Amino acid sequence: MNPFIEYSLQFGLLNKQQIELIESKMAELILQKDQYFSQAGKIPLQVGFVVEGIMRGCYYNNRGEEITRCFIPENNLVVDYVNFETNTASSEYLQAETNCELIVFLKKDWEELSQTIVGWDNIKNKMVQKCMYLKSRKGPVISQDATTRYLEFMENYPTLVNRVPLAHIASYLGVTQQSLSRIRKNIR
Amino acid sequence: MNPFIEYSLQFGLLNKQQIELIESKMAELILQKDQYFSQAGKIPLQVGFVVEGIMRGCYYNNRGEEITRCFIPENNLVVDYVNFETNTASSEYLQAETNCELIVFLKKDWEELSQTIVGWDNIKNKMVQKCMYLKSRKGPVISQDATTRYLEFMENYPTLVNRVPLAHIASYLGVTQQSLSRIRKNIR
DNA sequence: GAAATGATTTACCATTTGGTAAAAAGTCAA
DNA sequence: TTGACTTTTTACCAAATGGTAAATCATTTC
Repeated sequence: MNPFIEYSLQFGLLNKQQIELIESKMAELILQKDQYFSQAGKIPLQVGFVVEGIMRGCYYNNRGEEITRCFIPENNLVVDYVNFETNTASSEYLQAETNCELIVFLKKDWEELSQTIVGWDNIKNKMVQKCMYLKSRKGPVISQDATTRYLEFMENYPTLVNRVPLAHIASYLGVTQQSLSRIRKNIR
Repeated sequence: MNPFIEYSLQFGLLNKQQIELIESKMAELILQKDQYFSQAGKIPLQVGFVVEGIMRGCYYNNRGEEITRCFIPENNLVVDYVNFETNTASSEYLQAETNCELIVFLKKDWEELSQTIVGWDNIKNKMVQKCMYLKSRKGPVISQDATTRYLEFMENYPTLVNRVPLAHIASYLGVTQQSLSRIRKNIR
């Protein structure tokens, strides 16, 4: 079964006809490593779903340093949803951390589905809420030291450690990459 | 006009009859300082809206320290929404930081409104999304030093600084209260 | 394989923050 | 006002982290 449909069914029921309608609106998008899905300063036009690969949200702070705000692994929505919905410019980049395969919906189609499929609005909102919830809860906890944050990162995202560069994990955890390297050494 | 209705109208239109229906379901809840609105380990049964006062979300980490995760000032929803919706136990406490006046809805009424008012579901979801969005974006940024985090806290919540205890701000910012006291001194 | 490039580790020292303890300031009730 | 209590500030030293620089390791390209 289509991985996005499978994901949707966690949040509510869909019959065969509805599934076919959803499938008719989706498109596949292949992103090479480092390509952007959406960019800071631009209005996001699509909702994405990660089928394969890792996406990353990042921005530049006022010192020009690139900060990773989140990692988005397989089977998750990837979109700046509030900006998508309100037609406002994003404040961050969504970038392919590895080569990625996405399923995408254009804004028009995404909204049309709510009108044509009874109950889709409900499923859709639960998906979006789950996506936001994970972001606010699974992020690094500021009140812990860097070693603890790194250990928790590895617990939460065990499959990521070897697939993303140290510097990205470091900025995500709020330490320099030198410090993170030292922390790794101490753990071994 | 009722402050919750006023807030709702930011997200969509409601006619007089619909407003009266919503108003008929709401109740006022007065919380004294330090009283809980919902507790870790318990299933949240109500959605709240802060009319007056400051609410606070907090939890206890594995060393038994109380950590403030967010402050919720006036004109905001206060609820562990995902747990509320999925009937699961919260992982944190929602507590009155000052004496508070809330408007609350029981779960049954909150859900019933979606069925009786066309478009309420849409307004409701936008409110919840905004609430989650603020939480994930207005929190302290881990990749900045404690002084910067404190300065940004004061920018984001200028009205809070003198209304909440230092220790709560400190745990929110991820520093000890001694460090925060030192930071305050250096800023003056 | 060699060179070039990028990523990670190490080293050094300065700075920030934590932990413990105590002093000072503020709050409240009798 | 006093005394009990809580909150905030200060001090001291230890530990963690940052900044700069260089060395090592890994990957790509020719």
